[in-house]
Amino acid sequence: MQRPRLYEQVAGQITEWIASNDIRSGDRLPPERELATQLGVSRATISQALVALEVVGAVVVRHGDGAIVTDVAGTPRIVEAIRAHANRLPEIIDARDALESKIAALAAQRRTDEHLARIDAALDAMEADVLAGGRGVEGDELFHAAVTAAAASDLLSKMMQEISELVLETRIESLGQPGRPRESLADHRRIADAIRAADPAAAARAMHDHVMRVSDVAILHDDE
Amino acid sequence: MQRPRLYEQVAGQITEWIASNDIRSGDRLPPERELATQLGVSRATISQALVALEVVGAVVVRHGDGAIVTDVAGTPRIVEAIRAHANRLPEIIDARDALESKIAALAAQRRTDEHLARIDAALDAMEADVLAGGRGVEGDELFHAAVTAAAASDLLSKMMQEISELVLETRIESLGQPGRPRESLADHRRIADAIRAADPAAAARAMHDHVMRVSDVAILHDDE
DNA sequence: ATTGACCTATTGGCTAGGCCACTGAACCAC
DNA sequence: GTGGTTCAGTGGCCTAGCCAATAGGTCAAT
Repeated sequence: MQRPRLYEQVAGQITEWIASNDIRSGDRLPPERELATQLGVSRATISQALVALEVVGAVVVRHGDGAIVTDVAGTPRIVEAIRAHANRLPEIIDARDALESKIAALAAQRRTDEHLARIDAALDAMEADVLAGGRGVEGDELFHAAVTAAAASDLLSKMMQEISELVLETRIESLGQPGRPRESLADHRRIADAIRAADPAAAARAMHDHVMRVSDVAILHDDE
Repeated sequence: MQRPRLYEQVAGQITEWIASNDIRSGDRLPPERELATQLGVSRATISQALVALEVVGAVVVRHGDGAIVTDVAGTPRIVEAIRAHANRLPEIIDARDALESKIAALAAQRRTDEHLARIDAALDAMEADVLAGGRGVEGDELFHAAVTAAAASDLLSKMMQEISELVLETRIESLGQPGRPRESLADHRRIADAIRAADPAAAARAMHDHVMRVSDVAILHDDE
């Protein structure tokens, strides 16, 4: 039924070429004309493929210079590498603190009414769950996702996504402690208030405190 | 400086057209040939724009039939998404600030004498280069690498490595400004002093100030 | 009247070839 | 050295055209 579009194949071939030739970020792709003859397609098709790769963020094409590789799709390796690490929790906390504090600050500067609504919705869901005796894990995730969206930084968002798996583990552990969900809810309220008040410094501080509180439990749990 | 790519404009115009004409999911766009004459561009460019819109999931193009609109809700964001790469400089700054400020703070807590020696060596190299009229790019890189090492966090270190290529661009641009290398050297001294004094807050602040100073130049350079 | 095969206009897919604009580096004049 | 200038390489975009898939009509067979 659906014939594969040529530019898709070409984009795939270029991606493979990047992977198999150990290309690193910043390296240049061969010229369009060369790619065209080498892959047996027209330059227009190469151009389409590059548009697709550009929209995805894999390359950036510069007039008069060439197509530069930006994203080496090597991101999954990081999570694996950390996973292999035995005492990884402190590192996750550090990274989370670095990213989320900044994200909270940016969110305080850039949040729109829609973002605030989404954040409130997450808080409501969390509160309902906690009052019902739950841990509020889902609301927690929604909240952090909403804040990250409000920060409006693809790069930071991407990095958070990278460590999201690892964070999830600590989140579940932390919220398993008695009394934790209620404290956590209060933390989140403080963060939300600072974001609503458009106070970057307060938002960053509140997020930092929150992450650190999680860290206490995590480290306790790490001793065994 | 950054010329807007034609296909981006076209994609934007098509998106606007979709929004303003109350197009719903499933409706068909005008034929490529018509769009081409109407927007005053070639069919090849229309095709590129459609590829971009297809990649972001706004439309699906069917051979012999036409381009069908799939996503009405997300249309306003599409142009943003496509243009995201154009001005990614601010994003790089944000990410760098988030990571390096934390790294500096951790370095202040964890630095050993060896780390301090390595940091000093980088400063010396930078000073020598700057006094000789150079930009001190190498020393700059060595310094940040040394601080990152002192922070002793594999995860943060790997994340910095991911954006290192992007950071390098801004670094070179920034240090190309007159008077920049000297200011930069002073910045680095302040950071090193805070790390030596084992003062995490001061180190983070100094690093933050430094990154922000770079950002000013970068944004200036981004204007046209 | 319904069905099925077959045209045909319309539309996207892709190519070929060409000119223009931008970049970077080598070169030259000062 | 410093600052223009030139030039080769590269992407941006266009024109023109043919091929391939789809939809919708026509028309014969049932």
